[in-house]
Amino acid sequence: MRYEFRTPRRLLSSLVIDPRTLREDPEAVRASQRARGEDEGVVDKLLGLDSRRRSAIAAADKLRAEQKSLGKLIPKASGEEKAGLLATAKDLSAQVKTAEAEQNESSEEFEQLFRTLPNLVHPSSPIGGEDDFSVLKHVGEPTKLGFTPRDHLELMEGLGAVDMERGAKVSGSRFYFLTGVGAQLQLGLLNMAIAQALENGFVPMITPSLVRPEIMAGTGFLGAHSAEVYRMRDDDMYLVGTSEVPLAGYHADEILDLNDGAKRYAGWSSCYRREAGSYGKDTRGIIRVHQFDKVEMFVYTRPEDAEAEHERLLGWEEQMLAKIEVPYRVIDTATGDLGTSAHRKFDCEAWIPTQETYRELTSTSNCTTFQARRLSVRYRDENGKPQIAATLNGTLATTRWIVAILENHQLEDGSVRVPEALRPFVGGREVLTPIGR
RNA sequence: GGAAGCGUGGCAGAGCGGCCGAAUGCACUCGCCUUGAAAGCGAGCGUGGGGCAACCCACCGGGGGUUCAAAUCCCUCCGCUUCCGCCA
Repeated sequence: MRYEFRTPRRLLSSLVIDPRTLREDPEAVRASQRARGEDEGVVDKLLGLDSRRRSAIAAADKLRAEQKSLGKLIPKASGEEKAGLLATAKDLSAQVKTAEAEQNESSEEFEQLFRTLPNLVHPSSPIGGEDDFSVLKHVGEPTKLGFTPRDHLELMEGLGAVDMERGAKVSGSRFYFLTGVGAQLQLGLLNMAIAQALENGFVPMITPSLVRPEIMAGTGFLGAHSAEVYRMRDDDMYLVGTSEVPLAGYHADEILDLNDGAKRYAGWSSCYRREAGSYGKDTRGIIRVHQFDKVEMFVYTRPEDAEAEHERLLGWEEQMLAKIEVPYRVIDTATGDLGTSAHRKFDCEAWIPTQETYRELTSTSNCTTFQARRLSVRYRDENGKPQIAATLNGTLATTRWIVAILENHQLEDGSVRVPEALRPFVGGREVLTPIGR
């Protein structure tokens, strides 16, 4: 199949499904906007634009129908009759042109504003900002080391696992080289994630890191957080911040067969983030960097199954966290801290001894139909009718996990015990010891 | 980077200004036939939007243009294929 994704018209028509819920239940959209701390005035504005758009389409349809039936008469007519018909047809043609211009303009205006609308929030999501999350549970007790812990950077440097200076020399701040056992640790961790994903029925994928603008926009990353994204100006492409993006685009503009259950993918990719606006935050080590690697779970499913799938994704993340034996808590992210595309989001945060706090290791979002609608991903229901699918994603492992592993399993002499489950993936090593010893 | 060609429904593949939302084959669904199946026969079978409905409108890679009228002609962008060059 020849495939060209750039199909604004189709995208537009797929968007038209959501306006229906907007019309039928504007109050729900207003409430969600309020919960997110977003402008709820857009709802009325959208309704106005929508009705203008709809009447413009109706008017154009009517004129086009007239034009069509008149056009059928022309080849049969002759002489004076034909001349007359041609004259009317010409006049009608001009009218159609005007009507179509109005249709396009009003549709575009509507679509543009509509695209800025974030996903509806889940009714149980706690209302508020970044700090207003609710803690769903704690697993394990904060690690008690009995000596003054070294932070992950100190540990890594001791182990010869990282080279920050040369990272900065080659690429600038927030770049690094994983060296020796650091590289080994990362590969082992990600391989362990892939192994688990395979066990759980996921299809492993290695995805493109550069994507087209439509794909980036379709996943919701060009909205409020577009400053976070690297853009290739000369080629009009974007570096992805997660394989969620190419995996969401993977089935763009397709009608999926979900009769045998959800489609589950585990994407392995490097992730790129500008970290604009985080100056001075987490400047030490590899907690917040411009490039890291990640294995991400991504699921296409029916909207009615999405919430249950979200729980499953959280379960798989916890299964993975158990393997590295670190204490963590699970939080339900507050409405103001959800991404544009998320309906609900759970984060797992691991205890970091030197920071004496929990830091995010995984994040799973239920995007419901938000991304699928923008990317036109559908499935057939029992009646064979295409419906918009739901998408979800969740982290299985990232470079940052190394921080939690090292800090929680460090020994007094700066060596680090390797969690048992990870050992087969790092050449059977049980303890990592500082170099030069 | 240069040259040529191509892009039509789930797939294959006709159509190359009006009778085309689009022949035909395969696949698929339903029915008949059969002890069952295959074969055969009959019917159906793209997507989006509007309407209670009959039905109407849009879509032949995207966008624009010519024309009363475009899958069909022109421009442009994207993608694919082949050849040459270049780099691995």
